[in-house]
Amino acid sequence: MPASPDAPGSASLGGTALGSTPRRAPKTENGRRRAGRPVGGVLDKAGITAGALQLIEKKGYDGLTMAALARLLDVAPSALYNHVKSKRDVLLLVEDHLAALVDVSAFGMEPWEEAVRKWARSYRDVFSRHTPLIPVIAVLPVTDAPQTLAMYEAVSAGFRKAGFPEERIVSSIVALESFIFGSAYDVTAPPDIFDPGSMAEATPSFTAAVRSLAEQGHERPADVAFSLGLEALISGLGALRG
Amino acid sequence: MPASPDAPGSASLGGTALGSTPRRAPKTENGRRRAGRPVGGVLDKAGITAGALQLIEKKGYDGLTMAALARLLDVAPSALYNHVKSKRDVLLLVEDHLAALVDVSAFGMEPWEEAVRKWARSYRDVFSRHTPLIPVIAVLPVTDAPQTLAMYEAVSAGFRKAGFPEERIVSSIVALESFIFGSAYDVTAPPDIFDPGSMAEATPSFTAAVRSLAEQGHERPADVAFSLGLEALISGLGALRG
DNA sequence: ACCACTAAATGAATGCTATTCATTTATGAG
DNA sequence: CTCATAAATGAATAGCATTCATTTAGTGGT
Repeated sequence: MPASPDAPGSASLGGTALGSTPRRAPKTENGRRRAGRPVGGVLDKAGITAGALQLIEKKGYDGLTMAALARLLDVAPSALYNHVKSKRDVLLLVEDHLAALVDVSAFGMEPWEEAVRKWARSYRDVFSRHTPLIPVIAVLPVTDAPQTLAMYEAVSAGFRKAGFPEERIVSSIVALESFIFGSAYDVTAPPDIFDPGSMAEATPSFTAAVRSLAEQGHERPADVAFSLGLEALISGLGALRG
Repeated sequence: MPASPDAPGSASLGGTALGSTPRRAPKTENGRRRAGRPVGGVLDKAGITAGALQLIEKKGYDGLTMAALARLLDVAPSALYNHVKSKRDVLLLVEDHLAALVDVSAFGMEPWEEAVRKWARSYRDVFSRHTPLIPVIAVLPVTDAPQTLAMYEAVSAGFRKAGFPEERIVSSIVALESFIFGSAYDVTAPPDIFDPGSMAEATPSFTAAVRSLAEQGHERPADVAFSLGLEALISGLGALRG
């Protein structure tokens, strides 16, 4: 049994179970909660996850503190540590919840190219609103994240069915994932990120290139780069199929 | 003149000028330093950058605190704020220093494909040892980072010379960069990151794919994915050239 | 029906963190 | 000679994750 946030078979994060509202704390007659609580307390992992997500939506990742989370759940901060080992565990719970939102349904229904397109876009869109999780995912053993593992299973099955040689499946997925994570950051970048400012004369080639892209007047420049890279990866990796 | 860490033409981070050791604080007769100091004090941006890098090497990014940095530089923590607006500024100085270490020399000397290969590898290698900077770079306006801007200039000049249409240069670079940043994280991941653990039976396809890759016995699996993705991007993006 | 056990809560305390501010002082400019 | 200022100090602040001794309320066993 893994030490970390979730026992493998547990239903703590069942599918898209965000809908399960966190159980509210039963109050005593005077309205104040009493210390000491029996088996089956107010908190559980699903409630903590839902609370964290709610906090992130309203206040962003800066607003996600153990104290704020405890207050939202109407509980003392220390109570959280009966259910998670650390704040990192909370982030892990959130990450695994989000993984279930990534759309892998096209694998098996549509041609490989189109399935990858839909999966990659969905993956990027979900995590572009949660970039602070990316450093966490990157070194997260999948054992601790059942929904994430489920996503990998669906994707790798799609790759196999498309004719990828067994030993290249994981590497191909990792390559795509790396591109997706990097691209998720781009979405959050300020629009003028490439403005050379006062160094424009010193960097004529780059300045011209930036200007030329700007003149195209794309709504979201990050989307252009994403499409470009994604199509390149799809056709390049697709060539590996037997 | 930009408000942020570096005036454009300043020599505070001249090229690979890490070698310039931070000036030590002159001590008074009794060995204690006195409060109050005139124009041209102990600290400057180059010294802060060098100190931060030294700290990162020895203690990692967790060890990089304003207090530790001040102690290393033999100065009170508050003194740093005369030269830097925030800790983020320190990270920015470090980032820009590292950008100068990325090898762009192949652009103009070698064919485009090979130049991109060398640049991308170098870029990934440098930042795989500094992944905590990646979230910083991602939203960093280049105006504040002259060395980073210099790198972009060299790369975009290489792309133009290779025949890329003006308006696709930036997007192509961004796509490659996204992949590079994501891949930098992979390098730091634990070797058993994809071990499905107790969920192995539930994820047969992924488990088989992971096992098959493991049997190949590659030293660093992250390198395989990086090469795969990089070659795909090079051939895919290369097709854009006119 | 009792009793012991234990999961799950409390709240106070700890040690870090970045950052701010009033104060001091050495220096170079006029 | 004076004086404005850059650049230092150190004390104070607010917020952070985390730990710990303590309390309590149910549950299973006898």
